[in-house]
Amino acid sequence: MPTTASIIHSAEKRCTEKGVRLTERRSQVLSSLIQSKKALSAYGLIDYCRENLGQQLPAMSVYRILDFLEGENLVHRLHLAKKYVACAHIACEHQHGVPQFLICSSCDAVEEIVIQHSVINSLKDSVFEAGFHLASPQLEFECYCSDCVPKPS
Amino acid sequence: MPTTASIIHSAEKRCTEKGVRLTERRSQVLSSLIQSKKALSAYGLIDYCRENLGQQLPAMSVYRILDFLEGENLVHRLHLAKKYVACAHIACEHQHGVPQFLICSSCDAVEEIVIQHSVINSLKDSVFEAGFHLASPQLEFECYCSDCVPKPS
DNA sequence: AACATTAGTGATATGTTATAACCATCACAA
DNA sequence: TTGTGATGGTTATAACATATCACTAATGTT
Repeated sequence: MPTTASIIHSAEKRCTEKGVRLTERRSQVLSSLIQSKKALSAYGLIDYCRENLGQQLPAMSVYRILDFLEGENLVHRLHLAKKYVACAHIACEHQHGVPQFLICSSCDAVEEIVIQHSVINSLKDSVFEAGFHLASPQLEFECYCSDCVPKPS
Repeated sequence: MPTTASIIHSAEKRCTEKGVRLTERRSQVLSSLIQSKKALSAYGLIDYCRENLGQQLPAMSVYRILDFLEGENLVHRLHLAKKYVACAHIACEHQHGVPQFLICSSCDAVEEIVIQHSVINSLKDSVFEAGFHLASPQLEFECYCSDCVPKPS
């Protein structure tokens, strides 16, 4: 389990190699998302930074920074939950396959799972037959976690 | 291809049988969603009703009515697209299996497809192994439609 | 070093989606 | 007919997100 600092270090390295900058602000935002250990909304992230870094970040900046970090594959944006999570593989050298996200509709818990390639491929085929293409191999599923009882009828 | 009127008639029948009321307002909203022939956001629906029925509906009412219609399975709420579509099977006597929705991230086109049971079941298994349960068998996938070129790198 | 160029950030305003709270009214049953 | 619950109107506000413009910091020339 790498430390936040080491993850940030990896992120910096990756950015430098790509010729983009992981600025102070961006680093703060990414650190916060890593340390929070869970998905945060943009405004939740602002609160987290204020409480833990004493940094009052404008919403605009946070959204811009999240865009940047997402573009660099350092964070994932969960559209369904309207939250953002730090990529779990920043410090890994090798790609670990594409993650899928399970999001509890009740408590917003987020779980990152890997689904068999064959299943994903069948899915892709169905989508392709309809003349569509998956926008991203990163899928999101609305779920209930074990703590939040299955949907009442 | 049934007419809007006949679909509304079916909907009324179904509501009556269940002892709930498809009121004037609810009927207007449902008709609009059927006639628009595509997914609309709540506010888009308000605009549609104003332009086509001369009815200025408060946002609050539309959301309430959409909740009702969704509860009666007369409309589907597309969480990813933040839009609502009329159920394509209101006038059908038999259930046609659970629909999945493909939503173009670029132009918001919505396509309703059926995915093989075996694929869905494999998916469910993966989710179950992670200790989660799919909130709904109705899945939504972010896609690009054939008109909107696949994501530029 | 001086300058231009671009990337990054701040500040302000606004847009979009959704819910809360409260009240008026209508339909229906007792 | 009177009460009760369902329905819908009104207003306010929350939560999430983007547009625009201006200022500043970093970078690369010459």
